[in-house]
Amino acid sequence: MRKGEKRKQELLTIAYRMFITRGYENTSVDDIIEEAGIAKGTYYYYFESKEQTLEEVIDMMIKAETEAAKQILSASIPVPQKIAAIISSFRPSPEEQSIEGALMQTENTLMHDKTKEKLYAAAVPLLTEVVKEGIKEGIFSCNNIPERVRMLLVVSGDIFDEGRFTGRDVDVFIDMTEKLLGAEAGTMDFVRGLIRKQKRK
Amino acid sequence: MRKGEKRKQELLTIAYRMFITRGYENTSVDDIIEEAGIAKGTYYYYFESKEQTLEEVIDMMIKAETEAAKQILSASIPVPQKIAAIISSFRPSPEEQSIEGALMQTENTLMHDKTKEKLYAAAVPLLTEVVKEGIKEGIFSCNNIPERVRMLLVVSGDIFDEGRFTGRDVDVFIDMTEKLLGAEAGTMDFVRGLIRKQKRK
DNA sequence: CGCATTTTCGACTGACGGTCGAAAATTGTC
DNA sequence: GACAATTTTCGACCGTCAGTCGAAAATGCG
Repeated sequence: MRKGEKRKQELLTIAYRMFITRGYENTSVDDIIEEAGIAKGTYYYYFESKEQTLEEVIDMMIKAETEAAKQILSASIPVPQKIAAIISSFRPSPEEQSIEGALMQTENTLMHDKTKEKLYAAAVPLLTEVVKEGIKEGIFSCNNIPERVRMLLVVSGDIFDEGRFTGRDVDVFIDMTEKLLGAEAGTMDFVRGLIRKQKRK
Repeated sequence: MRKGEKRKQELLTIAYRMFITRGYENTSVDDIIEEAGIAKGTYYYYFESKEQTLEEVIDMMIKAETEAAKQILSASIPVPQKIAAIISSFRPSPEEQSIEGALMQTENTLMHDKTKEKLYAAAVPLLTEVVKEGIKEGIFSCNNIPERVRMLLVVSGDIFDEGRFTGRDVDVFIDMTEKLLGAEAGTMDFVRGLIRKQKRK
């Protein structure tokens, strides 16, 4: 029983690493079991299917990201910075972007898609809380917060994932964020700086 | 040569129908050739791969949708209505939603994803033109139009595709559209009516 | 008709996700 | 320590699927 849990963790770790470096579609179950040094049957003793493995890998990732985001939530930094930090804590980390970004785009759609809904489910409540905080402070003013926050996440996903974006995209995103949340123009300007920093890396 | 083109069209039509009713992943090349009554080799005489077939099927769809959208562009209706109509002309038609929407969500990710970029490429220029028209008329006021228009499409895709949305989503979407384009509050209110009509069907 | 080109055929391949019955290791019990 | 029950591991095997290939049939052309 103890041993079983360890094995499963080991398999999840291997699968995680392979999925994000080579992509889900490009990783075969045979690849995973070879790396782990086990037989096919053992793998299927722990997982119902390859897809279920993906599901658990994603849950793992989201859980870690949510952990990080919760830290930010309770940190003592200005609300607008919290928003930016939480959103970016749910973005794929550099290692998760894989070596060949272009390859991933087509070959890893399923992983992306499955990640999205789970990410929204985790991130929307946290961001909603922050926005409420901002409303209490008087820097935001809006209703239907979860819906607004989700739209922010959807757009930021489109823009920032896979690196594809221009300065104009950032400008519009900032503008949109301010207006969606009912903030004063300029409230989110600092984001521009964050992004340049991120790109340098 | 003539015959070849006809065959290819026939295969594309069959593939299109099967992809949207059963999903891309759930349609095997064998399914397609059986339906068409041809041999495997014949199929691969016309297509490099199954994925290339998907690509061409999507191009077909987008082309038809673009055609419809262009009609709207040159129609004599108010600019806000044009925007709504063009966006909705690029939405998956009822038949394209397949019988079992839930199934599609997981099983048809690749098709969805490939459609997205092509859809943006086709729709953004058209919508940009309409927004410019609106600016000339003085009902809109904004810069970076293509970026703004893309965000509108991204959000509307998240909200309206697959049916998942509430009245609050629509409210926020309307609010966001007006603010993104710099329109007066209420300019887009009529959208609420359109959606109810759509839902009834 | 004879020759070249286009189109069609279907057996075959290799990869892959998944199954299964049985062996090996582990654990608990007296 | 013996022994049975349970957990874990094994790997041969299966069905499906995308894609290949060489050869045959159909078509076009002088």
